Amino acid sequence: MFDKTYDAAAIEPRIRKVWQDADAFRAGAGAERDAEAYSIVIPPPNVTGSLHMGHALNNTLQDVLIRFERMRGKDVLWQPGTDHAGIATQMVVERQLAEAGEPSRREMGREKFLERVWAWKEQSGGAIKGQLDRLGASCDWSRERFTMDAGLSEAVLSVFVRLHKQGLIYRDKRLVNWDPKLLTAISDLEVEMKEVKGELVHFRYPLAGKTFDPEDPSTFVVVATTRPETMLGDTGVAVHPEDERFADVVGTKVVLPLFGREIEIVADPYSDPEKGSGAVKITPAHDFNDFEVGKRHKLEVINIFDEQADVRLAGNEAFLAGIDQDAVADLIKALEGLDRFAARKWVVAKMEEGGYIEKIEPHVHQVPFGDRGGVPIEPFLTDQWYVNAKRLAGPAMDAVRDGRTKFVPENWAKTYFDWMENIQPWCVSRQLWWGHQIPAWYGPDGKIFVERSEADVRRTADVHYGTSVTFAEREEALAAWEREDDGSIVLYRDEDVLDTWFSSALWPFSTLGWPERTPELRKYYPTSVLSTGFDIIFFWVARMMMMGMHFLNQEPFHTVYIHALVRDEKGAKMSKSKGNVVDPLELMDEFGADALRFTLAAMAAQGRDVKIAKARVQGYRNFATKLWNATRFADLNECRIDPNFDPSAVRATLSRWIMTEATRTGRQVTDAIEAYRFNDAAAAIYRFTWNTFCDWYLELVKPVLMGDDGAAKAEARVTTAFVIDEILKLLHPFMPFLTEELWAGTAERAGITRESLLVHARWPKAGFEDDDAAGEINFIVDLIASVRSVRAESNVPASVEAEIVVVGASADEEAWLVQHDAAIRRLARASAISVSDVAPANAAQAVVGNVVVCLPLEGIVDLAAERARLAKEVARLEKDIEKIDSRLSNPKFLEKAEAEKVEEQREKRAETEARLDKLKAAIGRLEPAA
RNA sequence: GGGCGGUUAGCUCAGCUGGUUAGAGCGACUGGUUUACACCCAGUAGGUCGGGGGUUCGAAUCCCUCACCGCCCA
Repeated sequence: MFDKTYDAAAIEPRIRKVWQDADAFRAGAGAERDAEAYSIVIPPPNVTGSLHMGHALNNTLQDVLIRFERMRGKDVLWQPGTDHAGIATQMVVERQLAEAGEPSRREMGREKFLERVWAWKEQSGGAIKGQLDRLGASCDWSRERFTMDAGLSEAVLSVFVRLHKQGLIYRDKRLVNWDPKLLTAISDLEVEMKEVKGELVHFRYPLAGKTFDPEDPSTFVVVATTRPETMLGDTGVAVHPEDERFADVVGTKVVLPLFGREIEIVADPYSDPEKGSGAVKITPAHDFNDFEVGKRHKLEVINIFDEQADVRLAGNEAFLAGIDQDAVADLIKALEGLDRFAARKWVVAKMEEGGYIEKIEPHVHQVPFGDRGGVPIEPFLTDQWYVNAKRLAGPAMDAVRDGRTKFVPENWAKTYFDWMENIQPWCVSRQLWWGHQIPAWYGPDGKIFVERSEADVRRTADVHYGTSVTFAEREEALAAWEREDDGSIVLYRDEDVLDTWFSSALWPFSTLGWPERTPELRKYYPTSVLSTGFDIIFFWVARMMMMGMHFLNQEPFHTVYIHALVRDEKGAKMSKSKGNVVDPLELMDEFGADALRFTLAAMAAQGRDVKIAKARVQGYRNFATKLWNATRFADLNECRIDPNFDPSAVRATLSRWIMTEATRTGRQVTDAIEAYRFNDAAAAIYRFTWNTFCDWYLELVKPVLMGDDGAAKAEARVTTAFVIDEILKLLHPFMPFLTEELWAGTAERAGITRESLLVHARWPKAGFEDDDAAGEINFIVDLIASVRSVRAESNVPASVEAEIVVVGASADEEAWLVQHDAAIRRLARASAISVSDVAPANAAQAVVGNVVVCLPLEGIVDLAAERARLAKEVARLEKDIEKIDSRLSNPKFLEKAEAEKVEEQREKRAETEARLDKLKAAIGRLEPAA
């Protein structure tokens, strides 16, 4: 027996266990023999992360695809796993250490610290898996991977070494985006530009050889800056080559106030004559643009900061060169160790004192922030490892250009190309400990060995040095080099790790066992679809494309489905700081996983953001209950599945109609999922289940089920059970728990054993269809709907059972009325239904197709309301006819429109006119208004 | 500054390649306890499809333009 309501909280865990015990999600489970492969790799969530709405959406859609294809008999793999999220995870553990008052990362050392991170990973790493499980994600958990697994780490080593040998990975000294809080380089993509209210400070730089006079502009050049403190590292002033105002001074020098360095005025097009004074200070060590200008003019590079972006001038050779050291002793004393912002204040104050500031304007500008550390990044000159992304991008772009990989929606391809065409070298080294340590070893002569292991390094290094090398930690090795111990050569390994996205880029093949040639790799690569958010196209999709093309010479997926961004009810991006985060776990608690999934799928229209509203989730929870109750009702009426049911043998029109509708719905759902139109698929199954099956079919079939025609009853029962089965299948990808439960429940009640769980049941194939059945049922449905509407609008009390007189019925229609007499009486609240040639007087009337339905309720029906209602419809129809006539009387329309469109209009006019005539006659039959 | 997207019922959204009476859910209003379901049933109201211009026999749909909103990139 079915309980009175569907209890998601109780049933979901049970179903989850059923799937688990059946090993239902294992790669290839439930597939047909020699089935085509269908695979998706999950976008790996952070190992210590927890499920947010974006995950919920993305994984619901993937699960819909996966369950759909699995039911279609394909050999399906949904490959799950997590990534190690280098910076984020390391930060979490460091914060924990700080909060617990334990030794810091550096105090405890690399090995100890990594033990702690692994411990944290073990402890919290399962959370997201459990949450995906909760959502019903049918991943093959037996194949779960982690980016720092042995196998995947092997892939990383292999890729790094091979790219290095191919010259596509190299070490370079360039300005990088440096995070002074996390003390690591980050890639361009990890930098977030934020609008900041700051100041534009206009400095006066005195011209060399002139006596500075704040009142005399000919004695100085004005430069504007948002970063006054960097003047300590200025090595030039740039003006535009065609800017005549500065033609005289190009090639001469200015003297930096406060410490007296002389720097040259150079002509460079970087300087924008429209902006500020037209002259711009150049600090090559602390600005990307300035660095380029400096290179062009061979300007010095003076770094004034340490890695924490605190001022370091004492002992700073580059800074001290060329200036009077005694004169700056006080300056150094005052500034040494100040952070960027304190130094800025100090410099501005001192410059002000000397009259070197022309003005200070409030200024809103874009400042680069590290997306993890949350502090402004500092361009910093360091040695880092780079991937030559430009070379790898070529084949990756070709794959999309040639259509071997398609973006859905396709306009995202443009975003992909825009970025790929302007791609910059990818900085892959990170000054972190948590991640894949870079397989590079340094020797005392500056030689760098890039190999997969110490053993491999030893082989080449021994030859290189002509002696047997040893390995040590960096400090030790450096000390050994210092000592210049004779004969023994000590190497140390690069301490840095790789960007997490480096390992993620290998995900579509590293998870399948690459670099081994595994059967899984052969079968499931290239994967079918990659589903992700647009914000990750650069970070991940593009890089997977590059690596996949380079190492397997085959694009990693045929389709990239870009889903929408999930926003809150008001359309704001969810963020913890705004406090508008909607927690999918809470929604699942309240409404069930199925309801959440259905909501997300129903709202996932392409090219739009998803705004999640609780009322929607609640509505779809109600939908789940609706189906539950419909099934329960069928059960109460002994509708039992018959495994030998033959749809083509069904005789009753009602049965033929509902099965036709089921077939059509199946086709709609199938087409929609194939086209990634999840909202359309969800809407189709929703509409069929609720509006067609529950509201009409079940109501119409009730008299049959409760009647005493045994044969008809038997057929209605088995048909009803069959259609419910079809609904369960079509709905399963969206609401897997509820449907699996009902699949089992209905089988049990029928005393049959299912061939398989629903998760492995075969997707409905195009089946029974009968166009003629629709005509009959639609007539009955229209008739009932009209009677209901007339009754309500004419203020017929609900308790009154009205007689129905149908005027102008054809022989067929008359037969239909008899056939469905019980249903009509029930649903239209009629006492009797008769057919007549003459309409009764003063009846409420409605036009249904070719017939007029009359409710002779003299004394009960409100004639005035009745007249008004009919008049309103007359007016509407007259307007329609007017519109059609204006088309049909337009010679251009007749001439240019397709013949069938014209014919369509003619038919419509005839229909409308016939209806109008009947309505007018109906009004005529009412007593004239008093 | 460059690019992308949005603006349709009170709210949240559909409406694909131009011809529909412009739809759904929620909300509102009216009525309902008829033997699955009040997480329900029946019915009703509510839209100059952001403004303007154009293409077309015909535009919510295609083009231009303006306004506002959002995102990405400089």
